Amino acid sequence: MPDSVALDRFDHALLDLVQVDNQMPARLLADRVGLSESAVLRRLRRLRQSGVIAADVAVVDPVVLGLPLTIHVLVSLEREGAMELDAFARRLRGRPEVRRAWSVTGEADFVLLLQVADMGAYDGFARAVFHDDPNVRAFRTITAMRQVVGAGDGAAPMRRPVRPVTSR
Amino acid sequence: MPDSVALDRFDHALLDLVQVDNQMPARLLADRVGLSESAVLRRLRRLRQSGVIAADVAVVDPVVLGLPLTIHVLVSLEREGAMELDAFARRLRGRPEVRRAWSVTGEADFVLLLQVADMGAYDGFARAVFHDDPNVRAFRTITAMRQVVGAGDGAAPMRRPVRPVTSR
DNA sequence: GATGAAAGGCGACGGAG
DNA sequence: CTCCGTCGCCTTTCATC
Repeated sequence: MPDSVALDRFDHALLDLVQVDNQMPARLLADRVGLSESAVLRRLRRLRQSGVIAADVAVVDPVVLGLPLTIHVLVSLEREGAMELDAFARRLRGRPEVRRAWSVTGEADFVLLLQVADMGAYDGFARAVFHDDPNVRAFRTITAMRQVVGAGDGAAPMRRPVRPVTSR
Repeated sequence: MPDSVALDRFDHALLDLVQVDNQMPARLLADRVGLSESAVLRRLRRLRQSGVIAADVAVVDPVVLGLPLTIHVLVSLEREGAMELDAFARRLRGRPEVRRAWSVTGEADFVLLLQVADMGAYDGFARAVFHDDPNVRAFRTITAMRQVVGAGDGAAPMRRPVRPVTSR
């Protein structure tokens, strides 16, 4: 683990490619960025060990899993002490609907990004997390119609349209 | 491309694992879910071809790239016709600061998720995209202090803290 | 249809020059 | 950085239920 990392244009080129498809063979990456296969492998290894590449993940389409509704929520708490913020954050982490959440400054205390099956599911979530929590002063719901930048949950392009799924 | 996809508990278990690390050998996956290596490989193949797994990507830590600031913006437009919405969406797609953006209903027309180096960078972005666009009626900035659910850009855990990077 | 075991081939990794 | 050898993993095929 080096103390600091320096990225040149080759590293940036590799990062651009591997952020779209991290299963591409090193041979192809080498051709695209103008390096040898060995060099590509070594650089990727360094990028992963140094933490520049924080993880390698499969991106699952929420729509296919039956969670087509994307909802943003701005949550304001009554008391904004460190303990209360932590407690709320912990509760969020226990809810599978919450894909991401940030503690924020400004008009709200938290920004939530949810992925749910339908409005009924969101209603149940709101009751459990917002209404039943006396420390939640207010929340504002923003329903997404379509994602216009980025795709799915990662920054990678979708592969093809797929019909919803039946879980058995 | 099958007309519909059915997922059983093995598929869900595989998805859970591969969403955290898609480079795990099939041998390990097989041990964890209780299947043979062959079965695991075949199932993953189907999940990818059917689009349930939409992509396989490397997650790059924005902080290491020198973009530690996460900012949400609620944007309201003057005229909300389809043409105006599309035009604005197209401009967003041209800006590297915009990690994700949604067209939404409710108090705003767009929700933006930005990743920038500092407030100066955001100021430049705001001038170019908001102030210089006569169709932007208002925008509200929400600065994230810390992400409390999810990690980085993907849903995967960070690997280790790393010092910022110098680009050369 | 599904699974699990074995043979083959491609790609990643390490060392030498 | 390139070349080469080894090893590990994915692919394919097969028998089986």
